Amino acid sequence: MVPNRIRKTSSSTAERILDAAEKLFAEASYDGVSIRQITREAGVELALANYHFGSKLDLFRAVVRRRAESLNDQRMAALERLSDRPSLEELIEAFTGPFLERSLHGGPGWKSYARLIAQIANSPRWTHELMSSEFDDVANAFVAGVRGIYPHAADEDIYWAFHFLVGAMTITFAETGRIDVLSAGRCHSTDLATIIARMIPFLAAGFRHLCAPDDDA
Amino acid sequence: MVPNRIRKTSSSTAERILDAAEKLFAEASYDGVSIRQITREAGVELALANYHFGSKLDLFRAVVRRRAESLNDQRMAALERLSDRPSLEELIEAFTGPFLERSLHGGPGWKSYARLIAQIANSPRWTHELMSSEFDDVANAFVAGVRGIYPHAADEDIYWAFHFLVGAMTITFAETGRIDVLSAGRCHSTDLATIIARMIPFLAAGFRHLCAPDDDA
DNA sequence: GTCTATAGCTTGATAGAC
DNA sequence: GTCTATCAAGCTATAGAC
Repeated sequence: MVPNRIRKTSSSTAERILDAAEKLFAEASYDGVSIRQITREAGVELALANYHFGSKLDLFRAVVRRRAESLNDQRMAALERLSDRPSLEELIEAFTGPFLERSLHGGPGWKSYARLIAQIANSPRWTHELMSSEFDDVANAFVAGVRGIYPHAADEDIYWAFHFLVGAMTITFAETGRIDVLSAGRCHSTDLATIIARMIPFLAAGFRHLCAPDDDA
Repeated sequence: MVPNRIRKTSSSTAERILDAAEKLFAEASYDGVSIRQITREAGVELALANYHFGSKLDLFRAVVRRRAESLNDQRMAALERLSDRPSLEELIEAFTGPFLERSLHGGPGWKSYARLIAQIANSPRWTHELMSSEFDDVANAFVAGVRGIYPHAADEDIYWAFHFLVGAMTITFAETGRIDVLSAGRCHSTDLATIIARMIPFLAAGFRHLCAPDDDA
């Protein structure tokens, strides 16, 4: 006889709502999706969204927060696992790799999540409420890592280099397909693995040029 | 006696609607703004939005297209004005400078426009319809310039480097204020001039590392 | 925890007078 | 070109039966 908590064959109602909300919010952002669409996509009744999550805004917050903790735990662990004197490439890899890994192999939920984060990272409306509150701890750990490599770099140079990294990373996770069109099909937005293989050296070179007084290190 | 066309003291109704729509769309994106909010902000009657621009979607397209032509004309001219053998820095400056210049000194309309472009560039929903159709010509001219500097670089390397550039540029124009918080007030998202002074060398170093087989050029 | 029913409001769009 | 008035549809949120 199976125990109680795995008697259900599919996921719980709350998880079904989160999954549907995540998918639809990633496609059309907060105001482009109604609770009706979400519950229809989830196959549950309209009232259940409010019962489980309260207001629409609270549901949106819940979607963002659901995956943030486990993702950031892994990123923090990767940053802490680095050697005393890591290379810039290792540092950037630790910061961006776990996100990539999940977008690539974590299933459609993680892919939607990455797209959603890409949009809120470029929207003043959500940056303070959701980006900063959920992702600034890892960001500070990364900045501290850069500081460890370049003890004499100016604060501003490190922060702005980090800002460019976030821009390159988020537009990559957005998978807009623009480069596919621009390159006449030679590049593919969904081919994250080969993109990151170029992104890390590209960004490392930028950090080096901005944060290292000479071109050593 | 003044001629007819400058008899009006303020801008036309259509322009007032475009200005209001641009400002509000930049703050809350397409679905976060109603036609009622736009016409209220513009100080005109609700029905006039539909009279002048048709559907809400057509108004949104009109907002994006209004400034695209003059902006891209200037960017194309800057790219064509370059010498036979421009540096990467000159090339990136020609591509990004006119946008920066208008966001900095073109008035609040251009600032809103830059924020709006930043959001649609990271949204799969609008990329094909609005980004590609309006901005791919300049993008192709820039890519051709990089090709001129690195004749033997792989297509993919150039396109992905360009993709990272667009990500860094758009998140900069978004002015989300995240780095302000992260740096505890040492950096300011609105200080575009000093950001670009760092962005161009940062990106040039990335292009060099990715597109130049050795580290010369 | 789930369902039905509905209140109360806002939305995009238009018809018709001026 | 502008204004008033309005329609049909969709929206969030909740109350109350089961």
